[in-house]
Amino acid sequence: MGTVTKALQLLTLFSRAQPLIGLSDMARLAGMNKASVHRMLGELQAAGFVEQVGSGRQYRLGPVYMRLAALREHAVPLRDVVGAVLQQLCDETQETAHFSLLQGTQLVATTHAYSPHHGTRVTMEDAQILTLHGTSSGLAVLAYASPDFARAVLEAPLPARTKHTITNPDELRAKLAQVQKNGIAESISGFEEDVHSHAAPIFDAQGQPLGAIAVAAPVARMDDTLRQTVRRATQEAGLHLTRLLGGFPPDTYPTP
Amino acid sequence: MGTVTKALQLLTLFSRAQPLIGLSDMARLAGMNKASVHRMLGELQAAGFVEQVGSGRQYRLGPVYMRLAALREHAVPLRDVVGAVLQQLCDETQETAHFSLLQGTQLVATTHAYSPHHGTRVTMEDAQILTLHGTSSGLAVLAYASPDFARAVLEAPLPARTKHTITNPDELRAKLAQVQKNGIAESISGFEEDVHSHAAPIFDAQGQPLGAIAVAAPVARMDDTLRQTVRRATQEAGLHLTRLLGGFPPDTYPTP
DNA sequence: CTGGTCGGTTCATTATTTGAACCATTGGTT
DNA sequence: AACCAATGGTTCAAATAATGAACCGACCAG
Repeated sequence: MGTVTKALQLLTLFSRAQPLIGLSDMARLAGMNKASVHRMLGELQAAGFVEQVGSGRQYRLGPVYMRLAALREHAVPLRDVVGAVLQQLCDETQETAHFSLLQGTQLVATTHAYSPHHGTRVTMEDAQILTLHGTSSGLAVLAYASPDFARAVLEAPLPARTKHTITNPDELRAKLAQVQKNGIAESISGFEEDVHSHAAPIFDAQGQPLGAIAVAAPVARMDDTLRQTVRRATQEAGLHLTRLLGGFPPDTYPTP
Repeated sequence: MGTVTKALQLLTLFSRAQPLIGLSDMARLAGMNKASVHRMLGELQAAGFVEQVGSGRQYRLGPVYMRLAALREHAVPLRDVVGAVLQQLCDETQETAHFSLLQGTQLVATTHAYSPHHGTRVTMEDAQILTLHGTSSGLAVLAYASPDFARAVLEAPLPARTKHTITNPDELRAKLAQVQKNGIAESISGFEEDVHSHAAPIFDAQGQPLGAIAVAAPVARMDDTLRQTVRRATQEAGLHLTRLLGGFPPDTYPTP
C-alpha cells in the first residue's frame, strides 16, 4: 500500500462520533506505527487537511475542506452526483429509479433514470409532486422527519390518488413504524394504479431527511426475486448517496 | 519534502478556472515527474479525493469533500472559524475587529474581538444591525453586491446616524467606485461619531458578498501608520476568511 | 513513588518513490 | 498519408523516503 493511501486513510477515521483523535488512538485505529502516523499527521497538518486543537494535542479535520467542497460542487453539481447514483441503481434493478427532494412541505421528484431493458416501464413527469402519504418516497421521508412535521402531515386531509391509497392515519402510523424498522419504504399502487415502488431516505448533515431515492416497477413485474434485489439496491444507493452529499443517517437508522 | 505533502499539493492545483487537469499538465504545474504524478493520482483516486472524467482522461476533485466538509463544519462551526480570524486581525491591529453577515437586506454584526492593548476601544453591541450606507462593512458589501441590490438600497431613504453620515446617493456611488478600486471600504464617523473603520468584503462560493470583516478604531487614534497597518491586515484577513469559508473573490476584486 | 498513559523523537533497516526512457494513441499539419 | 507533437500511461535500476522498536519527558491515578 502506498504512503499516500495510508495518510488519506487516516482522514476517514474522523466521524461525527469521533471528531477529535489523539496520536496513539489514531495509530491503533489505523493499525499503523505511531511514528508513521505522527509524520503523516505532520504533513497533513502542514497542508491544512488536519489541525491540532490547542488544549490537549488531539487532531481534527482541517480548514481546507470548505474550499475543496465548494470547488467540487462547482465542477460537479449535485444534480450530476444524483444522476450517477440513479443510473447505477437503475442498471442494477432494470427498473425506473428516481430522486425526490423535500422542498418545504412538498416532495418534488427532480431527477430520474430509465432502464432500456423492458418494453414497459414506469415513467416520470418532470418536477412531479409526490404525496407524502401515498408514495414510497414520501413514506421514507416521513418516517425520519421530525415528529412535529409527521404529525402535521397526518392530521391534514389525506387525498386518495387511487383506490389503494392508504388514507387512514392509524394505518399510516403503523406503516411508518415498519419503515423505521426496515429503513426502506414500500408502496403498492398508492400513487399510480400499476406502480409498485420502494424508497430509501436521504439524510443531510444534521441527520434530517432531505429527500428520497426510489425504484418504481410495474406491479405485474414485481415478484419475490425482484423485490429482494430492489430492496437491497435501493437501501445501498440511499446510504451511498447520503454519504456522497455529506449527510449522516441518524442513529435510529437500521444497518442493512 | 514528504510524499504525502507532494500528493496533497496536487489537490491545490484545482481551481474554479481550472476544474479539470490532465496528467501532463499537472506534472508541469506541480514541477514533478509524470510517473510520480500518475501514481499519486492513482492513490488519490482510489481514496475518492480525485476522479477521472469519462471522456478525455482528465482529473477533477472527487466526491469525498462534501462529507469531509460536513464533518469539519460539525467539529468546528463557522462561528469558531470567524472567531479565530477576528482574533488574529485584532492582535495584528490592536483594535476592535468584527464580522458581519448579510441576512436578507440587513447587515448584522455577529462576532467581534477586542484588543486589551488600549484603554479605550470601540465596543460592539450583540447582533447590532449595521447600515449599508453608513458603515465600512456596509459599503464593502454594497460595492460587490448585485447592481439591483445596490440600486434598491441607494434609492431607499438613507438615514443619517451622525452629522458625518453620507446620505447623498451620488456621493455614495463615488465612494462605492473607490471601494471597488481598492478592495477595501473606509468610513469615518459615519455610524458612531468617534469611530474610524475599515472593512473588506467576504465572498461566498458564487462570488457574491455574504458579509464583511472590519476593524474599528477611535478617530483620535487613527494616524497614517495605523491606517496602513489596518488596511493591509483587513484586506488580508478578508481574503483569508473568504478562502476558509470556501468562497471566491470575483474577478473584479483587486489583488492586494 | 510506581506504573501506565500520553505526544513526540531517534536511527539503522527496509521498502517505496523516483525519473529518464519507453509505449500506444490521438489530433493537427504538411 | 506520412509526419510531428502532443497526450495518458508503463518500466525498472538507482535514489530516497518510510518504517518501527526503543526511547524521552510529561502527565495522571492509585
